[in-house]
Amino acid sequence: MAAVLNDAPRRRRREETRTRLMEAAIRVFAGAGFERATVDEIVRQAGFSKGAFYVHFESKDDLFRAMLEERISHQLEAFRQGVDQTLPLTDNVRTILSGVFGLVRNDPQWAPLFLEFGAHAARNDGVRQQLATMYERWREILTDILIRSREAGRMRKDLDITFITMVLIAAVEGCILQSHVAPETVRLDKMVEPLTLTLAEWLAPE
Amino acid sequence: MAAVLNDAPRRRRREETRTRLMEAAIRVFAGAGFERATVDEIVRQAGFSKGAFYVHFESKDDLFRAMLEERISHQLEAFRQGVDQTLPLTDNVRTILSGVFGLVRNDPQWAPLFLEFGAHAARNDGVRQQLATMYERWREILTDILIRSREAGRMRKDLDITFITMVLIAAVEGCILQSHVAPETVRLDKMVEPLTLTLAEWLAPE
DNA sequence: GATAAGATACTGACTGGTCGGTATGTGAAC
DNA sequence: GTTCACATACCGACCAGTCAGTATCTTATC
Repeated sequence: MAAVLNDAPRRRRREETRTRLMEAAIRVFAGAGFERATVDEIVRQAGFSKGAFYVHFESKDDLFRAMLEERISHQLEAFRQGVDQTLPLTDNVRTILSGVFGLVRNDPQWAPLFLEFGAHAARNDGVRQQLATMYERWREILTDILIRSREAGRMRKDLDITFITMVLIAAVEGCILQSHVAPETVRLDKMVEPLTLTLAEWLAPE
Repeated sequence: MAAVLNDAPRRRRREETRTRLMEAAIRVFAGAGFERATVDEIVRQAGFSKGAFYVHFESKDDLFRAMLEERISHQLEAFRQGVDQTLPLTDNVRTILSGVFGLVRNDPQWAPLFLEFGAHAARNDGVRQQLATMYERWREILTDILIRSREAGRMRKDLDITFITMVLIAAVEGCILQSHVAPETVRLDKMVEPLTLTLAEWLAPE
């Protein structure tokens, strides 16, 4: 008996703790990488004890999976945001590019974390599949835009849309990578406009 | 006294041991990542003892640096190989692409290792600079080809060569990344020709 | 509205195992 | 008999995960 009827405050507290642990984890993982990140440091930064951690996560691996999922959905949201099918292709591309690049520039943890995810994908098939699905979603969003643009006669008809989406995503990711390795040489904020124009030129009907 | 006048055989033996340790290290690092890769496993795969390792490398970090250096020069070699300034731009691009993609496809350790390097670059400024220098060299090679092509009147004159090299490298790296995460969806061997043709079309004089 | 009973959220000391690095030994080449 | 190249045994630090204990809430009973 003694059924707990009102556990809303408890739930809120739980949620809050979990969130704080996750936020700390993202910082620590981004700064130290998966292996060097210690549970002790995460709970220290979150202001909790080790016991609290194991109330909310089964293991360090479990935390990693949760983090990956959260980050991917966050990422997809940013990708989708601002896409407006009634606008011309070029506008949508520009919005997506500045959205994604802006996210990377405003969040110093973005690049280290995704490199960590990538490195893990090489060893963990679950992680690899999650990332593959993320790319799949990206391509779907872009494919939608391109198909509509082609149907509206605003795009060349002799191009392979699958190929275009691959190359576009590849270019975006590659730019992010280079800007992370050589931030003085490759400035993301200066890339949005040239990339947009180049793509527009490439896709424009003759 | 007792000066060793003929230490050539010793040297050879030393070199061989070091090489075998490096080769084993590359395997282990690619398979497990820097932190999870243990010195014990490396020497086991190389067929030596831990003592041998510390004769040739100061520390695990030292080994990592040596490996990075070796891989980068190896990588640059592959990039440079086959470039022939007397041939048209398109041929050179095709050669470079199939060279780099071929390297990645034939060496399963390539992608995991470079993702590992990338993840480390986020935390270690020395590693970051080494990778930045590598990108710099790549760009130099491409810039050379493009300038000659432009001077020969075989390329549009209104394009920013720096931008082109960045995007080209970004696209290549991005394709490699995607093919690693989703090998069924993105096939590198099918990308060489479309990429070459797209670039040729982009750069061709009106 | 006081109190007992029990659930929940969290604490923090402890352990078992792992692993980088070292100290010392050994056999071969010269 | 000295030096070089490597082998072996060991140490100490670190860290993921455990678990018995505590503080704080909610509900039930009077």
